Amino acid sequence: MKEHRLKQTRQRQVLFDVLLQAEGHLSVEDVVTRAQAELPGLGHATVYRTLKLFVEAGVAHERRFQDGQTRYEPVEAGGHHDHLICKTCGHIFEFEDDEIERRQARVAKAHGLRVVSHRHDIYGECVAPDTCSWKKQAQA
Amino acid sequence: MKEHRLKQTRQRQVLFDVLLQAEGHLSVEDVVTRAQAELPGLGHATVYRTLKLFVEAGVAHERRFQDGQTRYEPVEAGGHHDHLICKTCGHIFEFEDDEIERRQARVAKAHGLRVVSHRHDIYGECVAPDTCSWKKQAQA
DNA sequence: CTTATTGCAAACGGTTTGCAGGATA
DNA sequence: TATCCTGCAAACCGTTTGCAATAAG
Repeated sequence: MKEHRLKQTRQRQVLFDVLLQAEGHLSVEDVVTRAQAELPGLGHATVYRTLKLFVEAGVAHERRFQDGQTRYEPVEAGGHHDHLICKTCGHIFEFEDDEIERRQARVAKAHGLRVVSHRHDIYGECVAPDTCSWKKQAQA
Repeated sequence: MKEHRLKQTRQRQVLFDVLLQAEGHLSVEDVVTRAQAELPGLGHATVYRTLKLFVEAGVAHERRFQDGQTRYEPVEAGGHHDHLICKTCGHIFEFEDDEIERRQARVAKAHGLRVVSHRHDIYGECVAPDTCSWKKQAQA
């Protein structure tokens, strides 16, 4: 995993564990908080630097939703997916739709481009308020 | 147009004109620069505040792509569209695809949500470098 | 021992806010 | 005149960077 010429350090181990154990979509502050529980004194700079390393190394993805914070999630199995964010409770669902992917490629082609990446976030509201107990669950 | 209890001022007129005259997708700095050509001394704060007012008033949309800058575009006719950004030259195309819209609604429904809004940005590269003279044109 | 990594604090860039002066209705 | 708006500068917030101390190989 660290054939990328990186030294193995305690902070990197902890940060990697935090990233994997969470269900993904952690903000940097989330990561700092959780990692400091295990390793007090860990600095923000280290977290920012390490998270970027993880992205370069291909083990994490960087996501930016509408709240001005950068979030990270482990790459893991399952591969690509997009996001469906509930504005009522804040829960983030993941989805995948091959037809949408295909149509994206078509749109790009029509403009003389080849798709490099994309971001597709759907924002919604819970139809039934009961369905929306995610927030509490997510925190727990 | 200003039945929103707003006073009509020179700076607001200028800012509105700048927004309309451009092909959209202007960063705040773009707006400041263009507006100051017409009204030197215009402050950044005013631009930020006014642009937000425009959004509230429903005459402008706020867009955030991957470069950490907020961009604005006039609402105008034509309605909703998504974006296709060329990483080679920076040009921003607009597109619309009903099938994609339909599928989004379906995805949301499957999770018990109703779509409120969405963001769909495709990033691509020019297939033919020649096609990619947009940058120069856009600046001119 | 050499090189990479860490933590701190200062720097940063975009955006927001407090406030006194100025323009609008 | 009463109120809203503006410009300035300082505050903010998330993120980045310089640097000396520290740990990994």
